[in-house]
Amino acid sequence: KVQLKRIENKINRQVTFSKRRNGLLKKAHEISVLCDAEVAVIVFSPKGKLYEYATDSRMDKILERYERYSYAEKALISAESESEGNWCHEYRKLKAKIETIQKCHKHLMGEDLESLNPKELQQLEQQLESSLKHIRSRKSHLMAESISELQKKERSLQEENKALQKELAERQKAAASRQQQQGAVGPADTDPGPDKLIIVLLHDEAGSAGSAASTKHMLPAADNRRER
Amino acid sequence: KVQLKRIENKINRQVTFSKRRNGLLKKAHEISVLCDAEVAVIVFSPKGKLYEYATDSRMDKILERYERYSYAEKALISAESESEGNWCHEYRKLKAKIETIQKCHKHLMGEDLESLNPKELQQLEQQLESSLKHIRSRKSHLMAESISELQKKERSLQEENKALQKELAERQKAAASRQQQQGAVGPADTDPGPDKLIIVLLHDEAGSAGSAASTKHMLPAADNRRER
DNA sequence: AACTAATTATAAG
DNA sequence: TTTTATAAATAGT
Repeated sequence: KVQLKRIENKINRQVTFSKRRNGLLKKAHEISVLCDAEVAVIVFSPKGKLYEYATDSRMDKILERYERYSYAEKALISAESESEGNWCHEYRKLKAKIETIQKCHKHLMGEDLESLNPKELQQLEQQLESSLKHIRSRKSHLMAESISELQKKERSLQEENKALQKELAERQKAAASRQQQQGAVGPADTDPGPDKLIIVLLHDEAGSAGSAASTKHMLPAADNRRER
Repeated sequence: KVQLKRIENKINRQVTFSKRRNGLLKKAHEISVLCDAEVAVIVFSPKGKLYEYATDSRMDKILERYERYSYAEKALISAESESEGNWCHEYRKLKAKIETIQKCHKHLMGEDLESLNPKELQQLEQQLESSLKHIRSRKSHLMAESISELQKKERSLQEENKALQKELAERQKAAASRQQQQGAVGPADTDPGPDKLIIVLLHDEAGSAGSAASTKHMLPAADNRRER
């Protein structure tokens, strides 16, 4: 008789597997037909190859039935579908919420007003007036901020201008007196003044351009201070 | 030898099922041990009872391996998880949408204005002004409607009043002349006039009360015409 | 893959 | 359920 233990000889094992596998599948088929039973047999060879038998070749059906039957699996499946149900429920709730908000949104946009009764219209009007008040207050605040900033800038630029004019005047005076003393040579290469003057003037130009623009259109200028 | 067809005799079938079932499970176990194979056998008796064998009693493991192996099942599973992913994705999208709308909603309510730049504030203000225009137009329309309806009612009531006053005057005249002719008896029980008059006056009272109220507070009166 | 002997499964009682 | 005669499966060749 056969010992119920792994056949060590590879070849034997392979041959025996082949023979017994056929036997097993055949017997599965026989009991299925003879006794009107649903049978599924799954065999993985040591090398990982799959052999299978299923009554009516409907493995999926039998496995489904098995999983329905199996207790643990059943619980798992029900838990799964339950959480799915919850999820679905959450989804519906979200959709409902969106619809509510969107309707309200429309009203705030002055649309779909036919669905409101006079009292609601009145409340809506008051709400919008209050909103406008807040918005205008915020706008004023931003504009005031913007204006005071620009004024500050203007002042600093004016001071810078004065200083520059003063320095310019001094240099012109100095140059004039030097010209009188030494004739028309020299001052151009040794004097670093003009270089510095040019740089500062470029600064100034950029600054006053911004200022001019914002004086005309207050909001776009302030807008520049934010990204997006 | 056995005929490969359903055993008609119930008892025989049941017995054969029992024997062959044991044989099948035993052989499944044998090939599993001898040949180092993974084997799963699932048998449903004609009565629906489950019998099973699985190498190492790890049916779940083998079925999982089977489903990984099986092409159709694999495709099905991937499709399933894909649709689940889509669902999850849809859910996220909805949530994002809600947040966007809620933010917008806040702005329309005059809240959370710090997050807006001046240009956006300006647009919001214009939007709200436009909304207010629509709302006031709608309100005017409702009020005008309400007024004209009330005026109609007023006219009809005035006409009714006139008619009643006229009738009253006639009856008083008739009563007076009868009193002169017949003395102070009779007219009280035979004349149905006073009853009818009282009923009509009750009607009139209710109508004029509503009219007076709506002249002072237009909206609540109009509101009465809607439910909710 | 085919055969045979030995083993095992099982139908029938 | 157990027995047994027979059929079937299978290990060894």
